[in-house]
Amino acid sequence: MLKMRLALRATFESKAIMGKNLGSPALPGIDAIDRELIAVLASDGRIAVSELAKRIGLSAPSTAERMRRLETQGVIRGFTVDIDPRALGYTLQAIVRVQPLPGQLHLVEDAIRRIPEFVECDKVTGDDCFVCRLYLRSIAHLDDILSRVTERAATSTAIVKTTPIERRLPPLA
Amino acid sequence: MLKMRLALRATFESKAIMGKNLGSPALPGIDAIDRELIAVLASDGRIAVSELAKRIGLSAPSTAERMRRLETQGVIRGFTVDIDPRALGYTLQAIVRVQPLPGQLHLVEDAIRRIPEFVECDKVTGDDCFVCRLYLRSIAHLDDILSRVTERAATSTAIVKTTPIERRLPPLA
DNA sequence: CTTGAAAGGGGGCGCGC
DNA sequence: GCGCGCCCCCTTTCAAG
Repeated sequence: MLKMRLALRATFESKAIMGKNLGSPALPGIDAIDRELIAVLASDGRIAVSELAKRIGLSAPSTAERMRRLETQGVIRGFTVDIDPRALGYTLQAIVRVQPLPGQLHLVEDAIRRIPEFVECDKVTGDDCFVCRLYLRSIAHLDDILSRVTERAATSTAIVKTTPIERRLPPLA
Repeated sequence: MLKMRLALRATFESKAIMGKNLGSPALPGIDAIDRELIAVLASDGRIAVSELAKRIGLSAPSTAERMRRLETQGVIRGFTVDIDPRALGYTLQAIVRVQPLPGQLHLVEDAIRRIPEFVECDKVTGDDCFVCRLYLRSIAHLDDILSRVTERAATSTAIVKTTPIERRLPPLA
């Protein structure tokens, strides 16, 4: 078993050497076992440590210590539940790009933060200063929420029809 | 304790009646206690059932049964871990809007699904058919990934500078 | 990193209320 | 919906290799 682990680790590291160099492969201190651990936790965040240990081929104490280390390092920021927004009455999702009017940037950002229907917001380069995701109950609800920012910003709204990719982990290699 | 619960529930329900009617408030079968339970699990997805029970003022068996019911109903879709992408070497995030060329829509969607750096993707109304989030190691990496879709689609890219709102729950009321 | 043992706590189940 | 008792498993900590 020990041999298998070492072989697997070697495989992972050698992959990082292959291909184009497109930037730092991963933070030092995150090894192949850590990445396996993260992948398992991503698919089942409530898995028991003992079960997790079996999946990644380690003992339970070592697994628990790795989890603690990843949490204190800030690699693991927390654990959460994935909720279907429709179950909460949010039958509509919109992606809204927000361009604050001159001098209104900070006020717009504060307003967005305070409106809980904005469930995601990134400040980006380019003309569209903010790109946001909204959870909404209806078109009327969308109109109501947007009216709170249109005094200070131009918005352009796209209604979500389907979601081909739900938030997922990037490659861990 | 029972009285307190009932009072709290009354508070929640009355809130739903106030204000404009902007659509269905929530799926039937999701009550105020369920919403509290969801809020706690959202902030700590690995909390012990016994501890969760204390927080929402129920007994452990009742709490466990609610969790099971919410999972089988599909309200709770799963549990996961929140990982800092920088810890995995992804020091760059981009929001990319993708407009497939005529006749290329399905091929573009398939291509996006297969590229794991696309960690989020929504198909939306309007000219920008897809709005996607990418995790990247460098600008060179961004260029490399985008070159895989630019044969079949026009793209417009915005680099994420900051994230004012990390994915959060909408109002549960 | 491993195994093994011991102590404490939590989870699941079934009961009666 | 609650509380109780039961049993098992899990977690944690320690030792020693």
